[in-house]
Amino acid sequence: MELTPRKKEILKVVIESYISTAEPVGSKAIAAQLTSKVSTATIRNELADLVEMGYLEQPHTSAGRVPSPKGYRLYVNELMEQRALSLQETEQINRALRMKMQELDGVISKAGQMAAALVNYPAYAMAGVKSELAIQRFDLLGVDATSFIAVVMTEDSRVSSRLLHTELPVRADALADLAVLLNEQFTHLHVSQMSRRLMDLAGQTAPGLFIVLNVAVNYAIEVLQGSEKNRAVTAGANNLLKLPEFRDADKAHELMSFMVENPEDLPVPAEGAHMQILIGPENVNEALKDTSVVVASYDIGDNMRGLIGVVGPTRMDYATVAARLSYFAEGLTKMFGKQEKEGLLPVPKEDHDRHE
Amino acid sequence: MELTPRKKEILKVVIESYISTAEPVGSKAIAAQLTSKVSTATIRNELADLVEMGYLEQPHTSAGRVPSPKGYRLYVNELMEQRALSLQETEQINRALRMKMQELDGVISKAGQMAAALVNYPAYAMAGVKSELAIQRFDLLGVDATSFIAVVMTEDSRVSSRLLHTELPVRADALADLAVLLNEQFTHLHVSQMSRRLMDLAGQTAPGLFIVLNVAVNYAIEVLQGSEKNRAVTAGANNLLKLPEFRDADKAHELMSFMVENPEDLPVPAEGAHMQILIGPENVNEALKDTSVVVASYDIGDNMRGLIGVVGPTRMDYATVAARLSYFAEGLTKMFGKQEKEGLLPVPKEDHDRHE
DNA sequence: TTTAGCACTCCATCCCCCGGAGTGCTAAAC
DNA sequence: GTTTAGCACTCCGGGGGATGGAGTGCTAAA
Repeated sequence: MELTPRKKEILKVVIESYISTAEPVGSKAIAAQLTSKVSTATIRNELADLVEMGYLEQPHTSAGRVPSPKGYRLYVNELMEQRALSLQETEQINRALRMKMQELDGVISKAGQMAAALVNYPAYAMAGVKSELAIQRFDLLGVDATSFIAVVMTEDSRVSSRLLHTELPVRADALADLAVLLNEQFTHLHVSQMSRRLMDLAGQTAPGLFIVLNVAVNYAIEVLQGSEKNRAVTAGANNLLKLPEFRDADKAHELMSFMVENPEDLPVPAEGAHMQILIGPENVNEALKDTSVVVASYDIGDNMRGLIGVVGPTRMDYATVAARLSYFAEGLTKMFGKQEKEGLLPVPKEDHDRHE
Repeated sequence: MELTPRKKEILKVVIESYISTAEPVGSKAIAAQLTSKVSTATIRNELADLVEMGYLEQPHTSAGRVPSPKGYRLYVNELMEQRALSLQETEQINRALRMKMQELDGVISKAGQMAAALVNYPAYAMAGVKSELAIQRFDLLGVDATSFIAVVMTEDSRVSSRLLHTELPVRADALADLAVLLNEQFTHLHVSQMSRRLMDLAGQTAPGLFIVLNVAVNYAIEVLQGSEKNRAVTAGANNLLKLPEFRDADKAHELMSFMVENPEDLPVPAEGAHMQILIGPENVNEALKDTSVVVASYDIGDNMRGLIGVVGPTRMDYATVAARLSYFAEGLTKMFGKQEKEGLLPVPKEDHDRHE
């Protein structure tokens, strides 16, 4: 059977009506919204066809029609009109983007919160490292005889620091020597290589100094590891409870717990895709089988990409969510790009000592 | 009327039964659990008295009894037995305490998550600064001609750092001079004083250097401000949905949204109190009027105290929650104390240059 | 003061009924 | 061949009783 333009129009009306009301849509309601004047009987014939073709479903014989995942997919691919954002919407997002960013972890969770606030659905955010990170630069700042601040910069130009402590007093010049050693021997290495090199140096270094080396390198390892996991968060899960499909506490609890406890298992867009929409059973993950996900990615410097996603019922307002999320993601990319241009993020590697 | 020992015993049985089942408790069920053998009729008489005295309530004439807030209060104050933690429980908490702490913000949100996991109720955590913080020490590390890393240590000995950027190239020795200036002029000041001093210096400093000063001081201000707000988080809100009193999505949504959006408005224990229990209407906040809160505090260094709380229905399992939370809070105090002793947190102020 | 006995109350549940929204089908009209 | 009016049919949802069980309050006796 063929999908005539009228069938498409009817499908579109059904979907958009169902998106806004969550109630099955009947022939009468469709007739009222259709451009051409046709009788409800005609529409009923078309509806029967659409059900047969798999684009719509019928909860029971005497109810209206509800879109199927296949119907939503067609809608998203062909029928959905690009939603232009209103001035208020762009302004709201721009305002959100002007947030201060303390560090990357902060950005991730803030981005998640903002995305949730933007669309009134639960949202998630994560940062993906494209390849394994390494340390780019070390500094050691003496505080007192047995304390110093370790500052490390990772290859994505993020800076971390912590106050560390040694058992034995260390002189300032020794600390400076150690910093040189660290920059010579421990930059641009993977975690495993760093551990190995540390072991190698254990015998060759004065014990008092080796302790310092040890805590500093372990701190660096911690930074590297910390920057790879725990980088996914869920925000705005409470938005679920406003949706009629989640009035059932068990259902809401199930999805909410999954999202909060396993944010790292939420969908990631295919490499290269800026935005991806996954509808119902298109989700691999069992817990998301009857929800839809809209997920967008943005660039953070050369080596990383960030990701924000929205989880909602299959009848989610794809047009609005997609428009807002994509604008938001673009804004984030620009924000990071700007910093990059300003020198806030990547730094030419040639600019300071290192060896290997 | 007097509160005889038998009345107290009955009250205790009612409360403990209601805590575990959330169902009104009848005279027959009470008789089965009472130590002395009395008839249900006698118990009914006693129950009528307890209702009259305000310790119990009756949903309707022919239902069992339900504890009132006054009843819970008496229970918590007098009747509740100290709950000894099992080996598994202490082990679980100890394991949780062995978490790595990256920075304070991380600790707060982790503590909240752990508390929630420990008690299966929503939990919140915050850190309170006892007095206004200031910067204790600055360092500037040149990266390339127009980039440098600013490292600041606040008076509570936390270290923050960020890569910053200037318009004009700055020489390394100039950067060192600026660091001295910052340590002389901008340490141990409140935010407002820092801004004022920055303004004062605007005319007296070479423009190229002032830009550096400006971004560095503004970064410090951001750190100070960031460390005071956004320091409260809610975790495990999804636990609400498992409770029969929150099967109603609207009710759950209301409380959950409040907790997630305004964690800073959640109860803080009185100064000096290590643990506090607030039952139903004892909560000042309207949103918590028919929930109970158990909140414990722990010490972070000299100048700060942390705080973890649990929100649940008034029939929450006070004994278990209080025992676990207090053990957890003690563990956190010890953890910070240990670091302190090890020199990881506070540092004698005399140990490096400063004036003012 | 305690207890047995008993009538009473009230909720929860089931069931049935019924109206309304919506359908599918048929037959006529275009 | 397509569209439309008409009509019988289906099914959900909500409003009313019935019903039974858990629990009470009260009375009168122990």
